[in-house]
Amino acid sequence: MHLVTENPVTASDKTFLQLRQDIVEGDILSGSKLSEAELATRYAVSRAVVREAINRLENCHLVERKPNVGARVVALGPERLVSLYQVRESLEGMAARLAATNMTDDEIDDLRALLSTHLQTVKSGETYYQEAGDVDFHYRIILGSKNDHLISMLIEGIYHLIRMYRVQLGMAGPRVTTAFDEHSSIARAIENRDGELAEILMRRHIFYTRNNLEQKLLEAVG
Amino acid sequence: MHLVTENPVTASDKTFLQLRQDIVEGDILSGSKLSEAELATRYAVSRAVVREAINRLENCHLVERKPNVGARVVALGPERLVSLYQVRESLEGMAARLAATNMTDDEIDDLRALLSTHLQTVKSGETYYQEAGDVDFHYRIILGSKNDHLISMLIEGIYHLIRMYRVQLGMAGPRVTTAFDEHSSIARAIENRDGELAEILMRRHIFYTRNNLEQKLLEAVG
DNA sequence: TTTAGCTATATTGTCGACAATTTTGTCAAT
DNA sequence: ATTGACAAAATTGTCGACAATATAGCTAAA
Repeated sequence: MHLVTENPVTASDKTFLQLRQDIVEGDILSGSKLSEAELATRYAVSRAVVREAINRLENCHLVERKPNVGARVVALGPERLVSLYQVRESLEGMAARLAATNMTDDEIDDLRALLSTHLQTVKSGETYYQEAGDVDFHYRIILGSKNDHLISMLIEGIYHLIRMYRVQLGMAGPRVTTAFDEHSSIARAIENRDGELAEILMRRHIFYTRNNLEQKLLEAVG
Repeated sequence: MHLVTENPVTASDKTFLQLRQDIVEGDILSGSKLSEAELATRYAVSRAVVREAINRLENCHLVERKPNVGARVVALGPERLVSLYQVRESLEGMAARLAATNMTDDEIDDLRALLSTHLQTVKSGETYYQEAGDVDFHYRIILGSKNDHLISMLIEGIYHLIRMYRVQLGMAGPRVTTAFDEHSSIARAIENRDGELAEILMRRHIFYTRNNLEQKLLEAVG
């Protein structure tokens, strides 16, 4: 598995990563138009590399493109969130099931060690946990599935859109500590090599997250 | 849902579709290198549009690319087949479940009508059924899910790779009539709005297909 | 005032040329 | 004969310019 994020080599790689970050973090507003010329000057590269970056973003479902018209950052909405999380639930549930079989003992140890540090963070009352820590936990399980197609679809595919929802809706609520307990349960199921349970727990966990986000989204609108 | 296949407008669109077909059909051998210059002359376009087409094919997992080195058509193998079909089973099972809820009565009628014509074809002993008919059946259910993310991942994402395995392994065997019965059961479950059963049956159906393909693949190798 | 058509402007799509990198081929030293 | 360095060739990455298309603004007719 060769992820671009690790070491971007070409200018297109770097521009792709920068642009993606700017979209996910909300520096470029969702729904806004992406002018190739403007972005070219912004990132100090030619239009060609901007075009390539935009093409890649289209596959992550972060931008939508119309021929001869241009590209726009995707709009966020409750229905889109639901359809996204339906897919996420299915795929990441599967990842948890496979991880219970395919993760090495060492990887499982690392996972539990990660949760220990999270416990400290949660106890100390920091809300930082959610963004970095949560993503880290989920990534390890996804990678633990050892299924290249699955890994690619999640990490290169929909995960950045998921992050976009979370970042722009300002994740930091009462779910933080609750989510920690759910993570623990999932890790325990994986440790016991109980794939069926791990899948069920993961799906539940994601379902709760979805409800939480959906509520925030509805508040933001109305 | 806006699928490029329907009406390709730009030269990149057309080149993308042609190149994809040539790869899926095996006109360009799996594992072979894709020379941008060669393809540019072959399709009578500039290198820029070839590059864009290759980029898009990378997201379908039909080609693999290394920076400053080039792109190769993916290699087919038993392990890759398994990981691909694990994902397919999960996603299309979900599609069947959602379709049982979201397909309109008219769409379900059309689905059953399609199966009727397939029955005639199977009775008459044609093997044509498998490729076109099977894909048609599955497409309708996928579209019937009404989940844009799911539709995109399957139809724009992995389905062409699936077809590539089937075409290059020469699908046409004893599974043809069996598959028809399985299709009928799935359609009936959807007609009864029984999503849970539809998902189970679809997963089974895909699992059988996988075993069939895997065996063919192992024969082909050893 | 509204609408239709036209013109001007801006944006995207495509191309050929150049730069950067990798691969191939050659030659010399061990 | 094998290995290493270096030079030559081929391939990919990037750029700026031009062509094709869409958008905005204007004029004129109803």
